[in-house]
Amino acid sequence: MIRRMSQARERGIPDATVARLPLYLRALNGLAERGTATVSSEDLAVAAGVNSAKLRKDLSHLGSYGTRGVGYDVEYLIYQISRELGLTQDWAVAIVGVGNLGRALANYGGFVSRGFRVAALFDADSAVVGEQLVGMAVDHIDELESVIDKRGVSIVVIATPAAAAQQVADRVIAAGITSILNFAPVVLTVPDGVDVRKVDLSTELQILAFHEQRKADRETGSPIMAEDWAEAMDA
Amino acid sequence: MIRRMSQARERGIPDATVARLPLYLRALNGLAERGTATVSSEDLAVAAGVNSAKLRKDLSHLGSYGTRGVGYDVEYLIYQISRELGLTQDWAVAIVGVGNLGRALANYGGFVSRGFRVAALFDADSAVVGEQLVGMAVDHIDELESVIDKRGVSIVVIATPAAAAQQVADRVIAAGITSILNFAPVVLTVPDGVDVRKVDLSTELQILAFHEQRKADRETGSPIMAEDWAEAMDA
DNA sequence: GTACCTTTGTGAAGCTATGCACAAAGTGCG
DNA sequence: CGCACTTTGTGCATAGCTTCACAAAGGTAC
Repeated sequence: MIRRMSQARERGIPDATVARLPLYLRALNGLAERGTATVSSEDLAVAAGVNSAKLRKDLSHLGSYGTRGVGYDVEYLIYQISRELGLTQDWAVAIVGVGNLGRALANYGGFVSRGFRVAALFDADSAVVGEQLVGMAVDHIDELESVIDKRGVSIVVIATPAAAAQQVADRVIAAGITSILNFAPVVLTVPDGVDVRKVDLSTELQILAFHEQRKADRETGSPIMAEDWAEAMDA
Repeated sequence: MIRRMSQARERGIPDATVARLPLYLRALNGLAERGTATVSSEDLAVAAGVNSAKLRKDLSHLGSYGTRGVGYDVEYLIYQISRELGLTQDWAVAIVGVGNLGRALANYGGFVSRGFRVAALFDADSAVVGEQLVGMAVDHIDELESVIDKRGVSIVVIATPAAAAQQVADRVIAAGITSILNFAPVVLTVPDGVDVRKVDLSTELQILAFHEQRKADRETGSPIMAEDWAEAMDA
């Protein structure tokens, strides 16, 4: 109990590294499909779009799986990263909210591909309940707790309107869920020990807009603005 | 040209701060809707789920918009953050790929809300081209360059299958686009000066799975595994 | 077996981000 | 007007992340 971080770390893999492992995994899968047997950190780094020293340091946190002078065995590294990420087991995922986004997620191919399986779909709208989607009937939200329990769901994706998200989160947490992927544009309040990851379309657009604006300002060689004057005076 | 970072910084706002501004903006909009006129950094930090010192430092990068002893004027701060993010102007967004995900994005309410407007939809499938969606006809991908130019599109969202994404990126970049939001599960290769942000559903799930696995390991008090033995021996 | 080549794994340095703690600045009451 | 109280803005210490640079380790050729 000496070190308490934002995220649990049993053997001390940094969060920044964990966040990049899926990226490496994807690059490796691409190489494997093309029949590449071994890859150097340099080549893999290029494929993943990162610095090669960073890649090596990241991999070194998992163990020493490379061969000096040769590189990494693609299949073996895929296995090791998959195991570290917990993808060698099957994760049952429930999607709450079968609107446009929920449907897109349910149909999303890469979703099902590795380790993840859509095990339940929920909606509050009785017009949607019972509908068949990816070979599965949509359940009513009232069944949330019992179905989660019955089908061994351990990860919940919230794709509801913003107003419903916190309520859904409270219920699934009460049902024992500790991992939530939230697409609703709200900050979820959850107890310690529950992991929430947020995917937010408008946030990403806003960040792009910021940089786009900067680029536009530079191109047009726009004159110094009021605040900049003030700053220049201070300096 | 002294300092070249991954992202452009004209007046030096850290990327980490920029990434949080949309979060603050959302929290502030919530407060404004509830009629709150002023808010302290402490209260706003709670609403946004961050540390209050971090919030104050972030805001201090934009300027000195608070009043000591009082807090921040909600409307004024909304305006200042919006201006900094470039949301006081109108951004024309094109969505390429009108599958499940593309439709979800086009219909997504928060998308249109502040500063962003879906100005064009493209697809390669002639069965989809011509279809009406959010009051707009889907154009054929062949029209990409001309429509982007004609409608003043400055941000492109790629919601195509993975195989088509790089090709779409190349074309929109050639057409002058420098801001891309990529939903396809591939690493896009782009020239300097082009910003790409990536939203990846399976990456997020994999990160959740990692933490979920850690939690499960701890709960079951699972014994030390093979690699750990090896590590213990070395130590 | 030795010499040379390639590539990993990591110590160390530098850079960025976080959070504490407090001086400075404003409000409001008596 | 002065005093007590609140809250911002920021200097500073710490923690975390990235990148360089190189020794160590393995492969290959002869």
